[in-house]
Amino acid sequence: MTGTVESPVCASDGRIDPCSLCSARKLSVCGVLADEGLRRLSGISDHQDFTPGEILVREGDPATNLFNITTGSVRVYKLLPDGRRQIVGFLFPGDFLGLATGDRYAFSAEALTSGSACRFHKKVYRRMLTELPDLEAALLDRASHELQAAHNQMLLLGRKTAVERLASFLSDLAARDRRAGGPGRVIQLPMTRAEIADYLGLTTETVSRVTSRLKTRGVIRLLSLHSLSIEKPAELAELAGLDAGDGEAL
Amino acid sequence: MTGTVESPVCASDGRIDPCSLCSARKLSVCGVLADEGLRRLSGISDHQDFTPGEILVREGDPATNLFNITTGSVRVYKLLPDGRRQIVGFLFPGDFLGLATGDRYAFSAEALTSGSACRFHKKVYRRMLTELPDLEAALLDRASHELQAAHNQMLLLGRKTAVERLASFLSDLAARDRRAGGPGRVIQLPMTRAEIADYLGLTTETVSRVTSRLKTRGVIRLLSLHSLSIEKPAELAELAGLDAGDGEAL
DNA sequence: CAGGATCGTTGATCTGCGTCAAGACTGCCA
DNA sequence: TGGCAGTCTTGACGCAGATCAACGATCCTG
Repeated sequence: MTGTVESPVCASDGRIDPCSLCSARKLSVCGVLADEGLRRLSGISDHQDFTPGEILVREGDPATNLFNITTGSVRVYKLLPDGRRQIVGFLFPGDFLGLATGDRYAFSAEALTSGSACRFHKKVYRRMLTELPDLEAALLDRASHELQAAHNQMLLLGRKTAVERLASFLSDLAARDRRAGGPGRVIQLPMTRAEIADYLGLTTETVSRVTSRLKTRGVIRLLSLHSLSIEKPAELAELAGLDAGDGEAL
Repeated sequence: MTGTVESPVCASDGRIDPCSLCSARKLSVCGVLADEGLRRLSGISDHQDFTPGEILVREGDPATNLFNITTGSVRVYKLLPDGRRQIVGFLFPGDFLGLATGDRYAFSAEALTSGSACRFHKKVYRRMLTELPDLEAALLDRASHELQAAHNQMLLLGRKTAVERLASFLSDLAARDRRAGGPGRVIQLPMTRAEIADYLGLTTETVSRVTSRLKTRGVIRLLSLHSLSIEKPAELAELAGLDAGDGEAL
């Protein structure tokens, strides 16, 4: 799941381009670049390792960096003054962090697990974009898909019941696993119940109760606290409340 | 609010470029284009007028068109099989419709008021993008801001109370009016209570009750069913639950 | 300008999920 | 290997907002 950790150093010199070894490349926007572009991109990138809980981005700080997650996972969230938290997304290898920024970050990002990322200076990256139109196009594509995912999440948060929310979440994780080449049967949950709750607009207790209910119904089977197997994918999809063209648009 | 309706015909021939007369141009992505680019863009565009309730886009249909709203307003929404609806956004002059699409539309769009739009064939538009890098960059910018708005809406739907939701909504409309050059005091509500409810993840009854409460508190004053004046902007902002860098990032 | 349809408001009641509370499990460090 | 802190589960209860219901306001259309 964490992939072959090939230490994608992304340094600028040396004959061997580190990006060419990066296990996240084919999942990431960089995937569209040929050798030349890749070399130029790695020339302006920095490598950053992170450990669980480490803060990559803090809401309100000047938005100086952009990241490409190469290994591990990250939570992206927004806070209300009184501490209520909404997780707007979980990031996995190949995901881009920093798309939706003005001058300051409008969200925080913290490492969920240990992992690593390619870090870019925003200004330099933007300048590079004008020189690599393929990359810009890929980024626009990525942004469009994220926007679509955000719309789905609005539907979930605004109109779905607790069971539908959790079923949708698990189905999405399964779909993601399938897209990454896995079987989409066994799901890893690197996040805590509280984080799932803050992503789905629920409380830990409700997430726990609904999980139990799905388990009792035989729809899922818990392998450990942080991994489960989907026993009845069709029933799960049914519970998620799709039908209306909600499937996996590219 | 509906602006000077200058019938921005966007036809391809004739010496006068219709886009140069378009009242929505400076609010739209087209705004970044100089004469030459604007002429090329208008060459591939079509004009479409619409009347209230008219469907511009239907969820699940092949995604063939893109739109630029020039006058009037539009609701964009997703449905669950049983009819529950989540409105993911309201569009006004200058807004772009069709960013988040795969092969098929993942949302429906219906006219709220009468108005008009520039319509593009998606394939042709995408090809044009590669030739107009400024436009592509502007579109990426637009997508980023929409994504940010979507994140704010997730926070609203997942974690805010009914009062906070309505206060946020009204504050947003005021901010939009200010951005469009208005005073941001008097708000037009071209949508029904049911639509506000479906946008905020509430019911009509709750929207109505909360509106009454805000009115009683003297925070707002209803001018008519579809326009109101914000009497205490600061208190409204307070109720909306900002503080944490939620302000108007460009 | 009459009348029906739609939309909005307000009240009474219900309920899904939140809140509070108490154990049980897991994993980490000594 | 044992103990403790954090995480998870389960139960009892409460409440914000949904649902159900009735009525008033507004807007078309002829």
